Amino acid sequence: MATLKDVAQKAGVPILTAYHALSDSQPVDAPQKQRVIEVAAQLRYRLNITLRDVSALANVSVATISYVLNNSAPVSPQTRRRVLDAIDALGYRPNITARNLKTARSRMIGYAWHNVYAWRKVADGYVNALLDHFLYSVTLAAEACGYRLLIFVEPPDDPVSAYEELINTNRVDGFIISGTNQDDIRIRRLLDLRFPFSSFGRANDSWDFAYVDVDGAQGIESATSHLLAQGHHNVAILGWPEGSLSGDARMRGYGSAFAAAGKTPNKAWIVHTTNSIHHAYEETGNLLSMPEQQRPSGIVCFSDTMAVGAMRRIEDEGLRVGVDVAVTGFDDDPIASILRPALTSLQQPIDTIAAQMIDLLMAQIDGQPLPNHRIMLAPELIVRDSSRTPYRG
Amino acid sequence: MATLKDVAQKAGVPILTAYHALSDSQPVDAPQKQRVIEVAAQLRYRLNITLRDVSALANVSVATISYVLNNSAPVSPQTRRRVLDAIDALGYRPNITARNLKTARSRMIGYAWHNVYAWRKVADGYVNALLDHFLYSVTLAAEACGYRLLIFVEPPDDPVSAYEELINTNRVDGFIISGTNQDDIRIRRLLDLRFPFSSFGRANDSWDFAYVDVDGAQGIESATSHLLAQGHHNVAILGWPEGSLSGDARMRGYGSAFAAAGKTPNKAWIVHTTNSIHHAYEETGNLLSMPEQQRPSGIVCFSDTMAVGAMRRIEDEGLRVGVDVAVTGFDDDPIASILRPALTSLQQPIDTIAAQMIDLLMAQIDGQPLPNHRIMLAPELIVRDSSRTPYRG
DNA sequence: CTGAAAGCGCTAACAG
DNA sequence: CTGTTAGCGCTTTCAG
Repeated sequence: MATLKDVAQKAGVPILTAYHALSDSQPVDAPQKQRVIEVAAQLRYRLNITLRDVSALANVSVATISYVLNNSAPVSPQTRRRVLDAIDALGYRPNITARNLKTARSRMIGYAWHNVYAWRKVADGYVNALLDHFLYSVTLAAEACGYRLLIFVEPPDDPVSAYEELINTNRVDGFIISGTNQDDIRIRRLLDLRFPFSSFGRANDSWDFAYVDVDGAQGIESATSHLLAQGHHNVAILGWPEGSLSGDARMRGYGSAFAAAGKTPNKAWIVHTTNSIHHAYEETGNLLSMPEQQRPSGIVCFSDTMAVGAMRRIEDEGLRVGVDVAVTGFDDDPIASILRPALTSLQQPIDTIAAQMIDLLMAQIDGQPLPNHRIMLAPELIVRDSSRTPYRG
Repeated sequence: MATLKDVAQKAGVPILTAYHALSDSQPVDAPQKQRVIEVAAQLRYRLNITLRDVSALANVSVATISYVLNNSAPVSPQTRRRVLDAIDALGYRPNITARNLKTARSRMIGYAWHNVYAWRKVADGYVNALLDHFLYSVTLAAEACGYRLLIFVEPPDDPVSAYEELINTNRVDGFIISGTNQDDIRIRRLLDLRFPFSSFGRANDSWDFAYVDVDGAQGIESATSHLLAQGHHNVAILGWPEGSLSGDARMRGYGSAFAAAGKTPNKAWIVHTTNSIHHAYEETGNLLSMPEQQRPSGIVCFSDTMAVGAMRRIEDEGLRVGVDVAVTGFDDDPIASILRPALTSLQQPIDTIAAQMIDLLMAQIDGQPLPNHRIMLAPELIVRDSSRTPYRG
């Protein structure tokens, strides 16, 4: 394949002129332009600026250009200037694919986008704009490090295969994982393969890997304490089935809030159910049908989804949310501020989570040691009308 | 760099044995394994199966392997079998980066993820899980064609630069665009560069490019007709500011529904405002304060977001949504079915949209002609409680 | 039908 | 400090 220099020489014009003629980026004397275009056609040359063209124009070797570009070797100021000018004049952009092949890096981070159908079906009205925001923050944090995100779908029956495929074909340098569970097979596999990743959420505590998580215990404790401080004596909790890491931690937060207030919760106030509007609705019905002395006037929920179900049931029972029964959620989904009354919720610091996860991932990709790779962040309680009014029962 | 074959020869074992010893994929006689590992260390060999290893094991040239992999040349059944077996035995996966460099393709599609902060601020309570679902569907459709999605962020001040960067560095073969506007500068630029893309939504009608759009006129017409058929005489519409392509089309649908019913709408029922809960709330207040003869008993909205504002105002005025005043939305956001009463809305066929967009994009990338590249799809009216009851005013 | 060989555009020893 | 050069792993003519 001919180079830009070949074309320029054969047409008897400077390299830059040939470039302008071919790229239309600057006006060129008509007959010259004509000649350049003819020569290019003859040599079957298609304009495509590479290192070699820059090196020809700047009269330095390709290595020097690479050094300037990557700061990988000292270059004299004059040479650097000349290189930079040539790059600018030709509008050169390095071919990432070639660089990746050489460096055996892809500068890509894999992230599995959730299956919309799956959660629509499983959770009948599951609400979660969190991942939406999370994706944005992770993308931004990754771009700041020169990485981009590759989105893929995890086949529900075999989530690991997609990860292996991406690794084996050198598509990505690392993964961001979310929606973890106790014995997460994705984490298990990546750990076995010693492939870089960081996760939003913990898993099996005996595994040693990089994660960022939100302190659910602390969050639920603050929500529970908030309701107790508002004068509610009977505060119930709508949680997930026992046995999940995050669920059990959150449930402990409920206990500590009571302990701190010198109280003990009624066993019947502690509900374990599925994370769905429907189940929360049903369980709230049970709570509200308790004898008056024991009936909860406050309900702490593990998610905004559940809080929606609780609120709806409270209203259907002819009670007023925020007046007769206070409710708090978790996640601070945009829906929380849209609901009427607006829902008190625990806001997750998504931007910080994303930034920290990328930090942890970059360190692994660059082979640096990971001192603190188990990061816990505190959620912030955003108080709204669903729990703002002090209770006088 | 030494190859697997070199290691095997020097250790005096078959290639496959060397592979098993190094990969731990199958048990190997201990002393042999030891020897292989030593030789590998000595030659500084790190296990990394390439075409050459497969060719060595199958006793064919690397070209032949490439032929069977890509079906790019006829290969005898026996040879193919041998190649396939070798690939299987060594767990070979082609290095995509090398392939991309050679073929000057990246097998990546760029898609800009929306700026969460932007819409949070601009639209005070903008609701949109549509893009969430859209991303999933596009990812799936792309994967079916062997492509993956690269997500990036558009800098609000200079959205085009990110596109150019991705093109110039050969990161992507095409783009998927959403959230278009009339004279969309992204489309303008991609058109100038003759770079493959397809868009969800139209732009300047004088531009010739591939898009898939939902027929807003037809959608609004069906919603309006639905309310008229339910017995509502006074049906208002909450739309966007005039001058937008999709907005004006939708407004025409409102007119045609009235025309079809042999009626004429009151000018005061036609509202142009910003797509936000807040503004919809305000404007609904104005509508409801009209003299009784003219007061609307039905409100068609351009979005679910606006419908939320309208519903809230109706309730705040002491009226019942779905009984005193019917409301319809657009998009069928998950929130539509969560609201009480549930919101009648126009569902966009996201999966079909995504699949068609990928089809259009693939044709461009493969240089095929694009016969029908202006695709309009009809939204489906999902009737719920916000408009189900016939009106008897 | 199969193989040898020439690169794709870049990086990084190594030599000057 | 700068240049020469050997590949990264793959595809694809072009011969045989």
